[in-house]
Amino acid sequence: MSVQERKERERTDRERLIVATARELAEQQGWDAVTTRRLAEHIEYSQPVLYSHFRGKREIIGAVALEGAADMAAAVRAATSAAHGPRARVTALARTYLDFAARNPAVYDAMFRLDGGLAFAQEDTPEPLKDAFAALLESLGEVAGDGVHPGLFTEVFWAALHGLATLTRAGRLPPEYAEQRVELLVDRLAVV
Amino acid sequence: MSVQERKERERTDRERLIVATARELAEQQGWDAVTTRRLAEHIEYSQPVLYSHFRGKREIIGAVALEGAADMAAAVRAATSAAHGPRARVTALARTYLDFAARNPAVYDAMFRLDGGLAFAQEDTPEPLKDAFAALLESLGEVAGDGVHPGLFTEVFWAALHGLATLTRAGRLPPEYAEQRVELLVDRLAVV
DNA sequence: CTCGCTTGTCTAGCGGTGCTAGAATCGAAT
DNA sequence: ATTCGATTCTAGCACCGCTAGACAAGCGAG
Repeated sequence: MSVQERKERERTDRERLIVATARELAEQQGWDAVTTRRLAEHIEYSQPVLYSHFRGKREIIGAVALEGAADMAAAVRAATSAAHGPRARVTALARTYLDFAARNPAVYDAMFRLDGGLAFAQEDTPEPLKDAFAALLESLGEVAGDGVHPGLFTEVFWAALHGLATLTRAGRLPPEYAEQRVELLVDRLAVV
Repeated sequence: MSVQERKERERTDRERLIVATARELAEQQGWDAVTTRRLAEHIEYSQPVLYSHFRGKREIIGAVALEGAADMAAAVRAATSAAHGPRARVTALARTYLDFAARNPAVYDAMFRLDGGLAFAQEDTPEPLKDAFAALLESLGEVAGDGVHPGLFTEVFWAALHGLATLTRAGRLPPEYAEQRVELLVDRLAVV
């Protein structure tokens, strides 16, 4: 059975290579540049090989999104666990979130702007997505305030961060006052 | 000069037809369905005619976005002017904004999600966009609170609304608690 | 009223996209 | 060494945004 195991291993390796290459290519030249032809060329296989791993381009975007969600959750947890006190944790969370979106625009797009064919806010939502939301909830739930459902508060705070991230990157908000916006947001929304 | 005037009038009529058709088609079947071929067929001209009015598809999206910005500004002003008191105005503004995004998803996409080739937050920003922001500022500036720049406050509030609008429509936020989210947002952000 | 010319529109086509059917090749087991 | 199933590739489909060059319509001049 060793032969079969080797083949399976090679397949998962190749799948990882596809996702990593797609992410890299998207980060370097934008998602528009990630065509099935270019992607196939980069991994040194022909196009149809992609379709033996994924149903189509959308699923590849979805795979990048899941990877990104795990990364973001890790980044947020690292930042919040290094901060002392609820207020400091929330500020760190907000800065880290916006920083992640700014540094990984293609991954962020895969997660929230593009259609990766993923289920959200449902029972069959993939684990990494639920966990990323949980990472936000851990720190934001502390400052929801009395009588406010932590989940609802997290949704609102997250939406505000998402709006800042997307509008800033799309050139809709001038970048120079980014820090003041974060401070205002945390000051007003969080109940310390 | 009457002949030339007639031709000019016909041209602007046709341009309006193109924009209106693009908007309609996008609203009915999504922007992916708005191809230059289909659009040309709907207006009963050949494709190249589109390019005698616009540089390309992007500019058509931009034209829809400008039209949408004017519509949104009007909707917001109508709602806020019918409300009494700063707090009521802000609530009405938030509801109207989210309602507009939900009822005109394609137009909202043209304004904020797609690339319409428009300048933002700059001097050469088209008038309708500046005016739409101004419409938000008129009511939001009242509740920015002492020592907080009204423009900055408007940006943050707008970003929060934008985040709620996009995440809700993308299925990232369950729609049933939309009203509670708005109330929480207004409660916390606005200084009455 | 007719002619020439400008102006406007269309047909046809380019290089690209996501995706797939069927041919060709590889490699494991006999 | 040969067979045969699994794997990969070549070639192609229908569609995309966009454009060059052929064609027709309608104007002003004679």
